[in-house]
Amino acid sequence: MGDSNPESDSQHDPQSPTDSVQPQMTMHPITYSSMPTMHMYPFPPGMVTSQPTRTKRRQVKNACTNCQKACKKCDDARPCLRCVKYGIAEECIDSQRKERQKGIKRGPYKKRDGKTTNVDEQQVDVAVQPQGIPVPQAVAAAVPSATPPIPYAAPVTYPPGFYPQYPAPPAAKPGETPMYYPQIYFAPIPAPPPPQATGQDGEPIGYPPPQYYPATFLAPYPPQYATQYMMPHPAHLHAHMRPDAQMPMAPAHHYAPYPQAYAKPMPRGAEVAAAPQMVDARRDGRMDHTRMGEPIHGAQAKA
DNA sequence: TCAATCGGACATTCAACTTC
DNA sequence: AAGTTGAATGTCCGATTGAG
Ligand SMILES: [Zn+2]
Ligand SMILES: [Zn+2]
Repeated sequence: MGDSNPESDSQHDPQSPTDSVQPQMTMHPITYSSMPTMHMYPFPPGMVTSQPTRTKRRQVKNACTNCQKACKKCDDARPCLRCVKYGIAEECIDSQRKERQKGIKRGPYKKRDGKTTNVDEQQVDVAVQPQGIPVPQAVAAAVPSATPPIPYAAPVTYPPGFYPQYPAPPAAKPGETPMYYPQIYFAPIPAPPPPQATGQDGEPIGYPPPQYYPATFLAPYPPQYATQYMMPHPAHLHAHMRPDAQMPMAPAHHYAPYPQAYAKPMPRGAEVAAAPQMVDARRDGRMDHTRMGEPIHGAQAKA
């Protein structure tokens, strides 16, 4: 769509000379691919390469279970912004990734020049094993036990109750931007944040403006819940609206249990199917609460 | 009007495969 | 062994729906 933002792509631009392009410390909020549809180019049309500059959508490596269920944007912090917003920070847990199946035969690849290395034309039909793990017959039969059908390996999880507040900022791997880390909130900047576009959830397209200190300083929450999102900057305590239109955290001094955390009554049990009690099977069964279960919608292979 | 739902586009991961 | 390919798997945009 009209999601063309000059900055947004620069961080992941395959063309850029350095893979680890940094967002330059220009306090620009991170821009995501989606901007309100605006028909404008960052540069005069003449300077733009013919193809419509389509920014690349960025995604977190691992969405929390709540965002995952709601199919909404998550972030790297835990609890994530969205969970905090909905007052379900306690429920903000990294989802578990399913282990990829092994032993799937793939057939010859086609090379760039077009021809495919035709090893042999035999179809690789897939036999579903008792465990429900599809294993190509070729493999199942031919390979004695080289690749034992690997059932979903036990997920590696954090110790119960342990979710590092902020894992050390990833060393800006290519394609990843280490910009959401709390340090940046430690120093409120004088200038008001640039107007932020908001996502459909009212989530800032960028990240929380620096008026918000890391709650680590301010909130009496147990450390595992204290985050930069949870408490407004003192200067804004009186205000009821965050500048980014986010719901303010309840003025309460405790992290109110989920429903009460809403500034106004959430009629239909918040979007977050997240309400722990409400974790229900989606009718299409695309989420089942645990990553090891059914694929969420969209997980199905594309044609 | 605004939040919840969800189809499907898009991004990422990583084992199979190919080439050197 | 290193590089490439491409399907599996995951994220989340944005249209739609429906409650208040
Ligand atoms: Zn989240
Ligand atoms: Zn979360």
